[in-house]
Amino acid sequence: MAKQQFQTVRGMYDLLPERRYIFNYVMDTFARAAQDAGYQQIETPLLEDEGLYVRSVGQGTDVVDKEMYVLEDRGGKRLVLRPEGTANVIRSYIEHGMGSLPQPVRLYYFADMFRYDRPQEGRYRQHKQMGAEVIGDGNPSTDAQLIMLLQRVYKRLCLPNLSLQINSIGDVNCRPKYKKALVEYLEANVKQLAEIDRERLAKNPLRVLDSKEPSTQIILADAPQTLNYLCEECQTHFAGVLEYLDDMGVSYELNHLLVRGLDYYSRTVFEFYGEREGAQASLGGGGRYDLLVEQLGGQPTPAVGFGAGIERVILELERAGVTPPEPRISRVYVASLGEPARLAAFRLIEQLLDGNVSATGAVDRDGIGAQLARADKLGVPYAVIIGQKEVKENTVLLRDMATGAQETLKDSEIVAELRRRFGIT
RNA sequence: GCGGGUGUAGCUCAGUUGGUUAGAGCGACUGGUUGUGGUCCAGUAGGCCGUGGGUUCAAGCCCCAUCACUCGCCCCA
Repeated sequence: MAKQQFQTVRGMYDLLPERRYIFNYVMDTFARAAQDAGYQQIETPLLEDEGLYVRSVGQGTDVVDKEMYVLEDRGGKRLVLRPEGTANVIRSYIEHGMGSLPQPVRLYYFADMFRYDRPQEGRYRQHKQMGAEVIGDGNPSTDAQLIMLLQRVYKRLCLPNLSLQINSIGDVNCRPKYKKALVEYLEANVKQLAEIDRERLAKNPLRVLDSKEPSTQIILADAPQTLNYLCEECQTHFAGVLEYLDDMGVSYELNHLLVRGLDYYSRTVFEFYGEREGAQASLGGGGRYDLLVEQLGGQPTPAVGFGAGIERVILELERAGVTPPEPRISRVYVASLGEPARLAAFRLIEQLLDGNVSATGAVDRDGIGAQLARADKLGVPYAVIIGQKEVKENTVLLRDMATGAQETLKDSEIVAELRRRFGIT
C-alpha cells in the first residue's frame, strides 16, 4: 500500500456512513419539530465579512479574539469562516428586508461552524450546529416557546436528565449599573482573584462570572447578582419567561453566574447541560439579543435564538444508550449468472427502482454463492436469482432470505409481486 | 494558548530486562461448493511498528523533535 500522505486537517473529521445516519436522525428530528412550530429553514454563506462577527459577537470574546478563521481573498478583503450562527442570519434578515414580512420571522438552520480551538472529544475546529431564531417579537412568551422547542427536540431524541439553566443579564438600561457594581466588588477583592480573572476584569468583566478558578469562585459567591440589578422592564420580562415555563411544567435552574460568551445577548440567557462532567457538558444554549439587529444596521428589532451542537447531542445519545433507527437498506438483491442473465438483472433492478422498490445487485462476474453472501450482509429480505434457465423461460427465482424458500415467478410479474409483498401501493 | 496520556494490519489489541523471519481476534478476499448466503474448514492479501533524527553490534521497545489523537485547563457547541 502506498504511504499515506494526507490526512484530515487537525480538529476536523470524516463523517463516515456508519455514523452519518445518526446525524441525519438528529437533524430530521430537529427539522420536524422546528417546522411544526412554524419555523422555516434558512442557509447563509460559509464566508462573511470579518466585521460582521467582530461587531456582533464582540471584541474581548474568545471567539473573536483567538478562535476565528480569518482569510484574505484575492481582492484583499478579510473574510471569516462562520464561527457561530446568529450574526449571519441577522445580516440576512436585514439585507433581504425581512422586517417587512409578518413578524415575528421564525428561522431555523443547520450549519458548520469553525473555531480555531484546541480539539478534544466533543470539540472540533469544524463542528455542526442546529439553531433557531425568532426575530421581531419581544414578548416573554417567545423566549419560553423557543426554549421549549429545543427541549422538545431533546425529549424526542430520548435524552433524559438534561438540565436547563437560565438567567437574565439585563439590557442597556440596567446592565451598565450591574457591571459597575460587579467591577467595584471585584476590584475590592482583586487580591483573591485568580490571575486570569484579573485580566478578564479589565477586558470583559462579565466573563469573570463563569470563571472555573476556585479562588475566584469563592469571591463570586457573594458577588452582586444580575437579577438584583434588573430594571423594571427587564424584571417584568424575566418574570414573564419564568411564568410561562412554570405554566408548562418546565423545570429549570436559576444560575446567576450564567452570562454566555457572546456580547450581543441581553435579558434572557439559557443553556442546556448533559450529564457529562467537565468542559463539554453544554449541549446547546442561546438567549435574547434585542439590540443586535439595530447594531448591524437594521431597524430596532427584538429577537431571541439558540444554537445546539450536533456532535454533543450525539455524544449524549451514545452515553444514554439511545440507538437511532438504522438507515433503510435495499429490500431486494438481484443476483445473476451468465451473460444474458446479467442484462436481465440489470433491467430488473431499474424496473424495481422505477416501481419504488429499493434494489441493488451484482452486475459483475461473481458466482451465485458470493452474490447471495453479499445479499446476506446487506440484510435484504429477498433475493431474486436469474440464471441461464430463467432467461430462457422468462422467469425469475424469488428467494426468501430468512427461510431459504424459493419460488419461480414469471419475469413480467416479479415487480408487481414484490410491490405487493412490501405493501407498496 | 497551557499541562498529562497514547500512536503496532481496515477495526480492537498482544508484543518479556533492546536480540535476528512483528502476532492474535474480528473484518476483507480466495477455495472446499464452475446454480445458492448465514455455520464449519483451509488458505491469501494487508505493517518502513505515526513521521524525522539520535544512542547501540542490534530499536516496535531507550532518547530528542515533530504530527495526530486523547484527557484536563481556558473557552465554547
